Amino acid sequence: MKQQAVFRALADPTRRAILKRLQGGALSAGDIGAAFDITPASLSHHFAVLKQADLVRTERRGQYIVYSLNSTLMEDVARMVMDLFPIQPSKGSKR
Amino acid sequence: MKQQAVFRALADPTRRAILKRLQGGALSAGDIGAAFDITPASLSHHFAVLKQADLVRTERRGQYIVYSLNSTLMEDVARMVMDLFPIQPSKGSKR
DNA sequence: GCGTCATTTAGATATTTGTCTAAATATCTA
DNA sequence: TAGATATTTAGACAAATATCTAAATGACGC
Repeated sequence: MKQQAVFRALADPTRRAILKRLQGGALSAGDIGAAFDITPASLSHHFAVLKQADLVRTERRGQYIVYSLNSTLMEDVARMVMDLFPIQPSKGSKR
Repeated sequence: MKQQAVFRALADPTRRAILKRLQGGALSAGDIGAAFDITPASLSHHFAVLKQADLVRTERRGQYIVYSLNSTLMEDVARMVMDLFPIQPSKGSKR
């Protein structure tokens, strides 16, 4: 588990916005990029960082490349963050 | 709430290690630094970043400056992270 | 196959960041 | 008050990062 890759990926505001944008469901690179004032090349760079952290998954769908959140990593991310603080998770907090 | 400051602060491995080190309780700058192969000046820089994110609190105790985790921010941090993912917190998960 | 659209890769550049050394500030003790 | 210890500040520098333009790759429809 690349803890460093995850934290680094989350450090950039554009990347966090991308993640939020994907909450509604999978989107093509272009659809995601439409919301940002940034070139496709820069976007692609951010995608690469998110992918390296395994936060998103990709799938080519014809001409498009579709991004989606890697939900299976969420618990791990949550745990990593929690782990930085001296909280004991309450017994009822499984999800 | 300086979301950007928090995520940026967490992005560095040394700073995350500092937070972990503080889980056991408050420590002076020197005591924290003993675990790292880094100059006091660099340490101080990291403290500044953590303080700016409001993740740690300081208190001068005589000659020393004592750092401690800002526990009241923890929930907020957790929420910020959770907020990036489409999870609904389960009802039992208050802490 | 060609032109077009969507995305990535390569290479350049400016900014940010982590680190250092040296100097400044603050506090203690003799 | 002088010297020692703890920490921060200032300034410099190298490495990492975010961005851009231009070119490459892949897939579609004619």
